[in-house]
Amino acid sequence: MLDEQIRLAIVDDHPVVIEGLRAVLKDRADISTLSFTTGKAFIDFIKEHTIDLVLLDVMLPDMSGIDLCREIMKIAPATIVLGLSNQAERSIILQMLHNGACGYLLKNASAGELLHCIEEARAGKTVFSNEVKTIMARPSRFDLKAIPSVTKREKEILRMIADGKTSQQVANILFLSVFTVETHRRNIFQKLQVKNLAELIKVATRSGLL
Amino acid sequence: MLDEQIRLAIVDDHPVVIEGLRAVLKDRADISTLSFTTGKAFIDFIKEHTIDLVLLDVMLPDMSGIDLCREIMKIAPATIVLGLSNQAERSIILQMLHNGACGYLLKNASAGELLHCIEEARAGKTVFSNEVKTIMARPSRFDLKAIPSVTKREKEILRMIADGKTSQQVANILFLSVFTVETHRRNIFQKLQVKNLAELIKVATRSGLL
DNA sequence: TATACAATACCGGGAAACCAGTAGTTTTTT
DNA sequence: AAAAAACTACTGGTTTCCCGGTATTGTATA
Repeated sequence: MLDEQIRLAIVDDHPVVIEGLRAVLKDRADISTLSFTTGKAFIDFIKEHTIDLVLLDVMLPDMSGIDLCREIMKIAPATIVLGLSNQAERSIILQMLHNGACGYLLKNASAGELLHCIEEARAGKTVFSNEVKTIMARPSRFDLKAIPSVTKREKEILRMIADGKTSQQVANILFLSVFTVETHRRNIFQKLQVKNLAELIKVATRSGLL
Repeated sequence: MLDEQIRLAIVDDHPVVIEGLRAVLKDRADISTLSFTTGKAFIDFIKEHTIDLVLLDVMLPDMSGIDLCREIMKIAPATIVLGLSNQAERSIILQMLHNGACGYLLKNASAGELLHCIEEARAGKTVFSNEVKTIMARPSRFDLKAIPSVTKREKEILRMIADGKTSQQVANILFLSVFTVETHRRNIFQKLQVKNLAELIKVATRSGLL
């Protein structure tokens, strides 16, 4: 049942990674590969075409892999998304999974691992490269947290807050009313379920929002 | 000139490390080795005796290697201190150096490296084990910061502040007046030269105070 | 086009933070 | 025993945070 052509996409802004992955996959006649260097480009593409499986870098130039993952699930929920990254940050991996990813691979995974994971993911399983498995094996206190879906503007303001700027200062910088900034601020606090700045910074830091 | 006996001390709470270092040094008739598992024990010792060179773990059970280093320099400024650690955190290395250390070694350094570093340090040089050198080679923005010499009580309160506790809450926990806590708070802010919580948390984090 | 969400803006009020001092007590060091 | 440093406590005042609402406008998407 899995013997048909697999349309695979790589979304990564590092040419080296793209070339490396293509090299690993080049002998597989049953896999056709496309690559994209920005999230935007990929989103535009999947609005018109179908992709079966995508290897998604978590750090793209224009958006986070987590946001992109959520976008992909909106547009094409059948797409199998595998996160791809250099470092295995537990909270990031979980966020990817919570946002629809079916697995997570480290870029240093071997060719064998990679191909194996693609097969398994195609078969509907959740897959991890070996190193990731060990990290996922030992759970930590900080997890299972809800998806903090903050908007673009909120993120912008969040960063300034984390920088120690007051609402007044943020308002001046962004040419907004203090009221507006404080409204955003309140929404951010609510979304991240924190009660003060200290918590905010810690949560935002480990959520990769900063 | 360097042919006299070297009185070397190891301060580390891991027996394995102590034994390993002793094994490396055992063939050197010109080096006599003592070991200590707590900062306190070592401080008490150097008040009465002379040590030429000390290999100092940065994580001791009773105090940080950085604080200990500063103590040593107060009591016996001629002592050559080499930091010893598993991980090479740039900010930590710099703090050790700013507090009087003459070098920094990773615990996975080879026997040859270790001996070489001891020789060089004896000769008045600043030494690093190979891995550390590469880390020090690429400077980062966040450095050269003054020594944040916060007291024990301040650290305790700092941690609670960073935990998001209000002055009132801290006061209740420590059975202090709110005024006292706020005084400490102000002193901490002044010492670390920060103007708000956000900065405080960032500075404290990268200074290893949290 | 209807509905949803984002972004904007406003009000009032209480709690907490932040600033600039002063000063007594205890502990540590010299 | 004296000096220094750390810890403690208070006064009084300004600013910012944080909470609870409400409401208009724009924009995307179903």
